Amino acid sequence: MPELPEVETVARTLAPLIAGRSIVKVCLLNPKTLQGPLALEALQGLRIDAAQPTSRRGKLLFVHGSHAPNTEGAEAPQSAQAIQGFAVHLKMTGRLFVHPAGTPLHAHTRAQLLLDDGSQLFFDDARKFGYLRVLNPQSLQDWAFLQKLGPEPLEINPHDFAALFAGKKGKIKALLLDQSIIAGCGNIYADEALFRAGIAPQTPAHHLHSAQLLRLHAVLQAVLRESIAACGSSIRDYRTANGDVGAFQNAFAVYNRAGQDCIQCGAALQKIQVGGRSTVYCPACQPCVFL
DNA sequence: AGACCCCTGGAC
DNA sequence: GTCCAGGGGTCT
Repeated sequence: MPELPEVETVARTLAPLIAGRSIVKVCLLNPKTLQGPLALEALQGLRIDAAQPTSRRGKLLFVHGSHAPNTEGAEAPQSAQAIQGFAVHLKMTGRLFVHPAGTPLHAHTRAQLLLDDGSQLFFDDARKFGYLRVLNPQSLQDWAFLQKLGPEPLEINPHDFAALFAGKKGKIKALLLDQSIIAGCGNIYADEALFRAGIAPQTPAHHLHSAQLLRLHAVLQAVLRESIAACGSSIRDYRTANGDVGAFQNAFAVYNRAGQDCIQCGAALQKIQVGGRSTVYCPACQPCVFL
């Protein structure tokens, strides 16, 4: 599901539901849903930040919190004080919901966090690809995926964005999906941005002119912003933390539209494989000028 | 760069 | 049945 706009939407919709709450109890229903060196139980007693409960980095969602400092006579373990919260990767089918007390587990609930107002944070994930990771300074430092993440596409300037791809031989679509080059772009928004930029997805990056890369920067930012404004794209599984669907799937120009007419020129949209991923583009509007 | 792998469910 | 899916890791 979730690419940058969807994760951003979940972070935003989740924040008011958990701000200032304490985690009373945790329940891990699928052991593989927890990644990293720290036990989920380390979150018990954690107070989620009131001011900034959630944030996003690439496709990762962060929930920030801290344990109350040790007072004289209190016996919170020293290690607990270093816990900073947890991260969630939703992968393809992950969902985060907050339900009232007593709500039974769903068929695909993989982890459950009980909060001090009786509400429960559910992590549901049909395919079990997603994960939670409890964070402290060590856990953050040892997290290769996080440490290797490239810059945020909505924060990088056009010049630096172009420099990420200049001289690279890989296909531009595959590079856009590489989280170590640019963080947060997935299959939907790579295809949509390349269509808007008029660039064939299989073009080797070093064949792109500077003007094309600057154009790609502008349209990628535009499509991400438009999707965030629409609360993301719900193809199958994605929901906001409130259980709502997004609306940006109604604005797709190419994704999920193979064989249909190009909205710009009317030609039939074509489906190919690029970097092992299904890719839809318009052969007329996105010509392979390098061939 | 490409081929699998991790899983489950829905479409055909 | 077979193929497909918003992701990412690990092999050759």
